Amino acid sequence: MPELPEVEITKQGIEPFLLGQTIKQFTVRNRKLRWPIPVKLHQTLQNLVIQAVSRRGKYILIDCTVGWLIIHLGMSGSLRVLTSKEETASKHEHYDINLNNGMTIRYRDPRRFGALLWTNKDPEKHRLLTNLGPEPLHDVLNGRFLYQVLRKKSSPIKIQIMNNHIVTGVGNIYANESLFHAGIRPTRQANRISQVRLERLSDAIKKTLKRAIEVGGSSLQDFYQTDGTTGYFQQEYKVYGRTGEPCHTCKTPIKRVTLGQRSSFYCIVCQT
DNA sequence: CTGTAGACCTGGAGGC
DNA sequence: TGCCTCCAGGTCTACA
Repeated sequence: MPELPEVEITKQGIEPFLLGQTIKQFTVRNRKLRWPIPVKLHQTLQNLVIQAVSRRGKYILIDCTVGWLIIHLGMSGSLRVLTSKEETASKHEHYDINLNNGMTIRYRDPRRFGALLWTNKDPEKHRLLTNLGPEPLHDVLNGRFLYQVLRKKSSPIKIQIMNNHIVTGVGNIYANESLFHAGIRPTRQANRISQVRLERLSDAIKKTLKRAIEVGGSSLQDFYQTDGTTGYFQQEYKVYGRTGEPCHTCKTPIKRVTLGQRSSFYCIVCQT
């Protein structure tokens, strides 16, 4: 589920319910996520006031005054808002954060690749966040930046833009879609692409991510008491998952290849 | 440093 | 129905 737009929409969806609230209770039903949820976290969080909610890459950061919760949704995680904690948790709903406004933030994650961590220090300094590349929606990501950072990278461009240390938050769907919009083959060696084309790529990344956030954001009113899935899924992809189907531009069947153990899709005519 | 494969998990889809 | 294989929106870690 979560690529950057989904994470941003989740962040926006939970933020208004969290700001200024005190954590009344934290309940764990299964602490075995990617890393175990700290055993004493329920004690740590007791009575803490939430000051801010932010996002860095695909991490959601919750400022709890004396420290931060770091949330990652992994492959299948989602957060939703309940009006009370009375609703029975299902098999894959692993933790609840109960607030003094009566609301509960509940985490669901069937595959348990997600994470919930606690840090006392600046979360940007946390080992998982400190080496992240720039935010894709910031001006730092542009053709010049990509050209510089990819100079010595001979592996495929798609692998590079999915590398969080190069640029953070570009997942498999948006890597494929952005490369289509930029007319670049996912297999092309990263250091063999001109700065002009990399400029097109950075523009395409920003455009596709922004569009997805807009589409998802338009159904934000449904976030409350839903599972957080939004209109973003319904958008039509140009190449992702369209193996053998005609390219929307030239009708050539979309090709599928595997790069870095991930499915990659492109048009052999429109992308060079 | 660079690049690649494996690891962590569950569930859905499709073939036989 | 049941069993098997493959696939899935992520990314850290180990190793060549």
